Amino acid sequence: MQKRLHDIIEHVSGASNIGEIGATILGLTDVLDVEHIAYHSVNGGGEYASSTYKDDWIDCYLGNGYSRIDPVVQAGFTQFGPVNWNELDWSGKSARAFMGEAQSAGVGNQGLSIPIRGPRGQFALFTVSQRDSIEGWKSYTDNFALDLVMLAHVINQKALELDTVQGRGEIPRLSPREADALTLLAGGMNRAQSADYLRISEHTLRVYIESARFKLKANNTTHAVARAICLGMIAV
Amino acid sequence: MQKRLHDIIEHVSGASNIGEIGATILGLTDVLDVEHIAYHSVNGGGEYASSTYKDDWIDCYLGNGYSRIDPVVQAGFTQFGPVNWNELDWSGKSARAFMGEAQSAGVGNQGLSIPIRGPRGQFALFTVSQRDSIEGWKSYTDNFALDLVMLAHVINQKALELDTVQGRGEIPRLSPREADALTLLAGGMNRAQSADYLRISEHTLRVYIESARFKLKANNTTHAVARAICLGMIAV
DNA sequence: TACGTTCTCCCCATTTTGGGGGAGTTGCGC
DNA sequence: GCGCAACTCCCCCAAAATGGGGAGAACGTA
Repeated sequence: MQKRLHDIIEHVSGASNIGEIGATILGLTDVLDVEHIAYHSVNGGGEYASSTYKDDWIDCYLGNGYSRIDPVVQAGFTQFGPVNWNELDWSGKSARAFMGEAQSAGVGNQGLSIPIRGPRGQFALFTVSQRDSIEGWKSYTDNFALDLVMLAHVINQKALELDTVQGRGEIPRLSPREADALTLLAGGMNRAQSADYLRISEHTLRVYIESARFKLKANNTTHAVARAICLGMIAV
Repeated sequence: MQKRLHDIIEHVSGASNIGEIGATILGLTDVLDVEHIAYHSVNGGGEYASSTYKDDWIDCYLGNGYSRIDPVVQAGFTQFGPVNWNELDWSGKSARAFMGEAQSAGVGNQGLSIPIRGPRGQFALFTVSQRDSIEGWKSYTDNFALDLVMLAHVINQKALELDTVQGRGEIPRLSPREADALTLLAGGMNRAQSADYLRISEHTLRVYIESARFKLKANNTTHAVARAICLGMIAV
């Protein structure tokens, strides 16, 4: 697989639009020797998905907001490394029902989902799934987990690149003081405490908060802090 | 390098404490054929660093808060892929002064920094640097960028694993309504609007906000929203 | 040097949050 | 069936944040 993986990476890196990437992803089932592949990215309001699942299932999943109960998504959200489906807790009632529906829709019983995070709160899951035994799947994941991680990384890099090139630029830049102010507020201080901490008057602090709010097109402080965090402008 | 890379990955994966990883990282200069290596992770208050730089330089860097003006850090924060130092904008006065100091401290003039993001707002930079010509460095990065990405990924995964095993677990779980409330507030709505949107009374909404605040040990709404975002509990 | 951005200071009326306390229904797991 | 957690509703008042407007000094860049 090493050789073919390299070809795929070359191919993805050379893509010039998001559609090419999608097509490449869908064509990977042969190369990766799995039944299903899915790549799903959430990027501050924007969303992109491409998978070999049936449309029925996708509609059902989105329509019912299944990402809320999908243990795979939950796990991917909170862990760094790949999520092996059979290592998750499927004991909950809703989780079990969800898995049942997924099986009926043709989703494999075994799967590996790789969480990937980008700047500005971007989050993506690259998933391969298949009908397989626990042992068979274990040997597959043991062998290819690292390759899949790399592939997911490359795909996500290209997808982000094309996304930012095409779209919604205008990233505001906060001044140091503005960032300070939002950072302290995000840390739970109120205005008086923050001003005290920065050794400036509370009024001055307000000016920073207001200008930051303006730059971030935020309605209030909470909104500004949320956006600043998502845009990677302040470290909390 | 492929073979050796594999050995390193094995070695890192088998580490049982953070010190072993640090030692492994420092020992990588030979294998990766570079002068300096640094791994620096920020994880919600916690911080871990390990590098081959001189202590003087590290103290100077931290003491002066250089991460604020360091173009490498800035770039790493906002982009997904590796940051090649010589592709950055060094024209600013402070950036130029910073680079001058770094050079004097023995940091290489060429470098590649790989940003990595984990759950709960974790952010790390894995950097290799060296004194080299632009061409020489280009051929190095062209050849090994992907390997370095993978290595950074593996190191970070193990570091996070050991960190979470040893430390500060107790991850609160928000109820769906609590997450809804914080999500809307993070989106810029006030309590009245959010309650309206969720078709519940404003008072009910307050109950959710307060219980979320309690679970998150947050001082106020802004703090709760910031923490929820960093902990990956709400998607903004 | 001139321009722009950043940093710093201040009042007052209005809106939004926070604190405290109480209570009934529903749904899931054991 | 019991218990627990989540969901829903309500009042009053104190504290905090927001909006609107004005202005001078310091810094770095062009």
